[in-house]
Amino acid sequence: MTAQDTGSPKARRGRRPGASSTRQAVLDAARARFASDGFAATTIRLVAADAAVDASQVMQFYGSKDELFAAAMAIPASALERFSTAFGGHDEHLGERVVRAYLAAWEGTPAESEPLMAMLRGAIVNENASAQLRAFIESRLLEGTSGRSDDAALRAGLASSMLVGVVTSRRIIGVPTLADADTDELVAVLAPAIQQILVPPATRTTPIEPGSTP
Amino acid sequence: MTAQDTGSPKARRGRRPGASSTRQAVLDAARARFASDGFAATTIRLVAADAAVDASQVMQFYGSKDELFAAAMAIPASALERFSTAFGGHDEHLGERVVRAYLAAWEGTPAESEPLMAMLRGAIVNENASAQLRAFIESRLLEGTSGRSDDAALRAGLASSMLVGVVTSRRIIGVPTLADADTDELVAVLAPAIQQILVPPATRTTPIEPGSTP
DNA sequence: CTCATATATCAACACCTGTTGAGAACCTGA
DNA sequence: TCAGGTTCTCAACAGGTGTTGATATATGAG
Repeated sequence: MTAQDTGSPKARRGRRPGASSTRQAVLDAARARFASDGFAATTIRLVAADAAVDASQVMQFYGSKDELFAAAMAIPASALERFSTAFGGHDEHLGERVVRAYLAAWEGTPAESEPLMAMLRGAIVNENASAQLRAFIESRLLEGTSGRSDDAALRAGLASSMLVGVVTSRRIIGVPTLADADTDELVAVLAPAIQQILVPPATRTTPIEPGSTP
Repeated sequence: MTAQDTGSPKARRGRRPGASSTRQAVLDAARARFASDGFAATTIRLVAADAAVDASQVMQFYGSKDELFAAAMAIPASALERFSTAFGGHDEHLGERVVRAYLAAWEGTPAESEPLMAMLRGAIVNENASAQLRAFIESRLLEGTSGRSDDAALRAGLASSMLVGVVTSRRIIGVPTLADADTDELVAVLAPAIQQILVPPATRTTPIEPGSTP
């Protein structure tokens, strides 16, 4: 069973009968491979075999491995909505909403989580993925926190990178302690910390309530 | 200037005169390459060229690329001491000490930071590095927190993975907001959050001090 | 001095990679 | 029916990879 084996021992040469759904099949196979094996370990020949197609077909559709990867990393709108709604208000449940949004995005349906997973796994070895993750960490939380204190951007970036770190440890590195915990346990511990980072308790911009510290 | 160029156009064939320091030179070159380029992008031929040595020499010394990588990932005792001392007590500065320990370990002298950097960069693509990072996140903080509440392991793992996430964003992904901030800024924001994760404020085990909150 | 051993280079191996060009089979519209 | 474009397979290329065996030179022990 080598990688080149595309199923039937003698696939006919020309176009297959019926409407073509191969383009989507290739993209699906690529998303799954990139998400689970990373950019470097995913070869065009493997993706082609998964989609039961010749490798040169993948090239004809997507031009190059990088472009295929870019297509596989495209984050669906539904996943982005999760974040937009989570960062709506600045009440005392901001932390919990944000934590739940991150965990849900990486643990939801494959169609949503795989592009994020691919982005995370590819970020270290692929310049494209690195830029995308950079933008994700920088801007995702900022929509909601615009116009607050001057270090709002730093706080948003820190909270985001911390949660990405948690997700990476849990789903990619596979740290047992984190991987075995269920979502509610994680939220219980993480939410207050993230809340404190995003909405720091009374420092100087807001008036200090009397009698807090002697 | 190809990669194979080892400096002199016609290197003599046998052993070089004088005492041999090549073994260490190869290890140093490997550490630097693995730390800056990652496991996959680092080739034995590149390391050999950096050390001005033939590629087969690297194999003769370290057996395989994986074993060379393992040697490059060996974390020096001085770096480990940083963590051991940081997690000493459970006072109200635990968070700050831990945060500073993490940031310092990844920003100190190359001899200390490169193995950690190599571990981080390799963790996604190399099984060996993945296991090492797993162990690092799991056990590093536990030495100090043993015998506390039952979710101490979870809290320690979460704090560790969060800080690894911050370091990754700052030094590997290169998120501008985090990369441009200096250490004290980061500590100011992170320390209270990490403190809260490691030593949760007054739940039930420790008695609440009177008059803290009205 | 002599000889085992560690150090060093060279050439080549078998394999895998992304990518390309040619051509076959099918679909669509005129 | 018959072009024209799309989809699909085959075969091969050029380059890079980790790794190996043969061979040459220096060191160090006896």
